[in-house]
Amino acid sequence: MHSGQPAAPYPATLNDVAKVAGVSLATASKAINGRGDVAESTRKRVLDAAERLGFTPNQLARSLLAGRTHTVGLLTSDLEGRFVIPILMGAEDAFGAGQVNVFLCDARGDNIREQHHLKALLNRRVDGIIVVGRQTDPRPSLGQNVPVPVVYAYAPSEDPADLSLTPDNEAGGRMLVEHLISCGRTRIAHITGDPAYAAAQDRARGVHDALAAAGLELHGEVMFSDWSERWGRDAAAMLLEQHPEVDAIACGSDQIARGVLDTLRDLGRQVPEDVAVIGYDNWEVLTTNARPELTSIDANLQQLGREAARHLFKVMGTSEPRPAGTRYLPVRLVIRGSTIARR
Amino acid sequence: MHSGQPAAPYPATLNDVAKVAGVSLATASKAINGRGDVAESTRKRVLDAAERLGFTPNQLARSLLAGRTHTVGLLTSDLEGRFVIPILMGAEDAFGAGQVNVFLCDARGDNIREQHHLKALLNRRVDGIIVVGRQTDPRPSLGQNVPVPVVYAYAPSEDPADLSLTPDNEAGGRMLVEHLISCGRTRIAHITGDPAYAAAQDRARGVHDALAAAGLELHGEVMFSDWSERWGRDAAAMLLEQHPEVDAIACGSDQIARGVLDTLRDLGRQVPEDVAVIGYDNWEVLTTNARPELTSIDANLQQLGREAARHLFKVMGTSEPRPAGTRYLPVRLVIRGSTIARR
DNA sequence: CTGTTAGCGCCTTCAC
DNA sequence: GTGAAGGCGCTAACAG
Repeated sequence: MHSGQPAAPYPATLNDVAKVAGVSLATASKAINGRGDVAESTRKRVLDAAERLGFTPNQLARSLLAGRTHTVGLLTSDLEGRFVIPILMGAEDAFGAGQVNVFLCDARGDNIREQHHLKALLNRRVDGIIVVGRQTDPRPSLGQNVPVPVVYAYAPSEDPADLSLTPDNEAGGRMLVEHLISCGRTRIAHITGDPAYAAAQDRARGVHDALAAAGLELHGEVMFSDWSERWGRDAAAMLLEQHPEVDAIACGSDQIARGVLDTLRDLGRQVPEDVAVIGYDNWEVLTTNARPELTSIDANLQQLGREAARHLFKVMGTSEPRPAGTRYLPVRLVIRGSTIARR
Repeated sequence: MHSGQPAAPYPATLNDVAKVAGVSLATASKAINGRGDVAESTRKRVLDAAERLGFTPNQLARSLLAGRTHTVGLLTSDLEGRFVIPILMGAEDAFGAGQVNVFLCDARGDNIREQHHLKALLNRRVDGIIVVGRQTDPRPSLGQNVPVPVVYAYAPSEDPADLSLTPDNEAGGRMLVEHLISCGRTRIAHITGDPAYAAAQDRARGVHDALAAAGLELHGEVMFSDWSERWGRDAAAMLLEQHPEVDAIACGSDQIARGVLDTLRDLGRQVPEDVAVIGYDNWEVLTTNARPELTSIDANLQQLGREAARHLFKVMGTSEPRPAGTRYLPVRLVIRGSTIARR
């Protein structure tokens, strides 16, 4: 099946508008952009003509002239990663409000492809770039001679001369324990994911610090393996065998926490009465469907994306010195039934 | 903390290169683009100069001249939707290979915002647009006087003059049942999501058709409610009370299936021995961590995104009549332990 | 108030 | 083989 006609061509140019309105190009431009002094009557004539011809200014031409495109590149290492999407949303949202459009580039974890995309973005004269990584481990910098400002989101740059925004995982780890303590728990264990991830290490450090601050000790060692539900199930079984006394389990992710909940249920332990469980990431699909619903830490990723966009927006086009260094953004506790029983 | 210097300026123009190489602008252009007849010696001189100056052609200028930007818009109704992301990935991937860059626009379900973004994309002179919806229900067309080709992905356009690509949910529904039958099951029930979704209705129709074709009948009515794990748990409990004889449950989503699995486990029914369970969407986080792992239907969304990109690519810039109508893309069965016991 | 002129950076005829 | 000139669509000085 075929539709008869190919789409209409792109609409008229400013020249056409000027001719129809019977004025010069420059006057038409001024009239449309509300600039300069133009008689009200001629302005109306121009606007009418533009309306009639369906005129829309060609941004390419504008950008070429102005040297600014109101365009940014979003260079991600991996779109699959669950953490990238909210950041993307936040950034797109913040930019959209400022009439800035976003080029999306997915390097899929490949360095060559990243370089390739970077070049393409620069050839298109983007005004700035956000680099979004999939882990919080520091990543190589794009370098200091990129001709536009760059902000690193989630995965910070290894180079302190760059500006990076990343969630404060250590604070998140502390928050896990502080909340459990405030729920009256004292015999706390920690099951988390892949020890090769900075996120796992940082959260574990936070857990230790908060325990130490309260004069407590972790029950058992930190249990590292991977970020899966399956590991959560297995780890919980091992833990309860060796440390049946635990009254709270701080998990490194919501997936792990889901597995932990399953095992506790299998073993007949009541949550939260016998054992409180807390997850991390606040992945709603997992947390709100768990039995009971899962308390968790939210990294405010959408907010992080928005912040990154705002920072970029502020320095784009200016030549002032740019802020540098890694900023650790606050995370947030979301309390549900797995730590505090519903009445 | 501040980094000392603002980034380097954008690199040299072709003019600079020409000057350094001691040739005219035109010659430099030819040399760099491998066009026209240029002496080997001068070509080398030009390329050296370009290299030295870090010259990269300004795509804006090129696009302005050529009337084509090698740029497309990806207009999504909702980035949160889990189905949009794989499509996005597929499209970005396919375009990336063709040197086309993607503008990402999220209308967040708002019509006004969609119009706004559409206008912005056209002002930037994109060569084409992909509209990605979050449900398979038909959506309003952007209209026939958009000056560039448009392809609708996932959510088809209401207007048959548009080209739409959407997964074949009816075939998916049939596939659910056919697989269960091939596993020797005959007493089949169907628990699915929100009846307001075309996806729920289409899959249910497929389920009915396949049962009828095999001379079987559904056990109980189709159970509609919402797409949650919680509903899966509740529905399964109701179902087993009224129809304890069922030996297979076809679910409308993986979330629902997860809930069903939970209830079966609570009631002491063995999966797949007593009751086989099959999900829909093949959301790996859910399917591969289920106990047992969940058989499911995969809609090949990444492939769908790639197809959409390819179609657009083919007609972009040409004026030939464009294909129209809604195409239903094949889905795929992924077998795991919830329908066939592991040996 | 309005129109003319000069580009933004690049590519493509056309003469030489 | 090379260069000069025109123009893609628009805006920012300037004159008139």
